[in-house]
Amino acid sequence: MMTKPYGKPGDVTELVSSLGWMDEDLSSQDGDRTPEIGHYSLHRSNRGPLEIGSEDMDEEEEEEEDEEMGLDGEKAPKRRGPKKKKMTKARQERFRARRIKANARERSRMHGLNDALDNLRRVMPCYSKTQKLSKIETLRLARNYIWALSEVLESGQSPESHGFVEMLCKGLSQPTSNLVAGCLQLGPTTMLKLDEKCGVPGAGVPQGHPISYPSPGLPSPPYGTMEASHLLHLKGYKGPPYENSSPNECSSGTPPYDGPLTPPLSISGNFALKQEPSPREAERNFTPHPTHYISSHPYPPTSLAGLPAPQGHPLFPGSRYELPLDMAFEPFAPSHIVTSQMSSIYSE
DNA sequence: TAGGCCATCTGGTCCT
DNA sequence: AGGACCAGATGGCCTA
Repeated sequence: MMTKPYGKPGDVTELVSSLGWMDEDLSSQDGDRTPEIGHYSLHRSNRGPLEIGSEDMDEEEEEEEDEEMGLDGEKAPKRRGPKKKKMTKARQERFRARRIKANARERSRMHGLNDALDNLRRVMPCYSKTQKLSKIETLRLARNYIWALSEVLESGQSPESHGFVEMLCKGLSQPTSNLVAGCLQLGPTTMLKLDEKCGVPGAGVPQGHPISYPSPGLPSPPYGTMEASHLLHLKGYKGPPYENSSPNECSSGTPPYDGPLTPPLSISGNFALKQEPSPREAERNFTPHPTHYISSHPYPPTSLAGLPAPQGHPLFPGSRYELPLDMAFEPFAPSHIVTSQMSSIYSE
């Protein structure tokens, strides 16, 4: 039987009210949300060595009793091993201070992670401040994007093709697929073709977005490890492994799409998106590199400096790229692939 | 109202 | 000892 290790919120509230340090903890928060917790440890006191909840006890006596007696008053076996260190007031305070510091670090760490995700969102083929991709969808789309671009480099497939869009949308939820499709502004022709693949409304097949992957209901596909080698070197590899989803499955419903978010398939345009500080960055007075996006960052990337400028890259025809400086242009495919591909382009 | 997503706290583990 | 990282748990917010 599964048992929850923690008490219910109601229990917590009661207990919190009896403890002073909770309020102190809450007031120490600096996040944009008001953390309402800090009291879980009350219910964890029987899980670990720390007895935070015993703060108000007459420490020594109470601890002895707890060890001797079970919760229901039965005699409990004496605990073996090293005797638990007593939680003196000083120890509790030290622990509390340490915990508060650790919480702050953890918050900051997660903020950093979120900032990185925001940066990732900005270089995705669809970026909207109003309709942000969820974390998981951002990662999925990023993976697909790398994959799709690699495919473009490898096979010369046009990024205008619906195959490219299909690759981008593989494994994404339907709303995200719709978002991507909207961003790429699929024309009616493309949509029709995709409709044929996924089923035309009224044709006795599920109606849905043409490029919806995977199935409705969306248990997330298993995203196991998929190494670049799988992507790029396995001949005949036709996409990431979606064990539980069929690429032909379509789902129904069309989430709202709030207008074009990025230029239609304008990869270079996407690069050129001005990078504004995320709300959190702004909040924390985070200042991105002053030239986060330099106005005319020349192609080629630094790793290819010295090579003659290309006359129209198949992927980025005639563009000058504006890259965030913190995106060391290790482009979107593993560098060795891109480098070799690009070298051949440059040498042409 | 259920479910998805998120931020936060927390304790454990590993590393320096 | 202390920091980084991680996963579990929880509650809030939002949307279908």
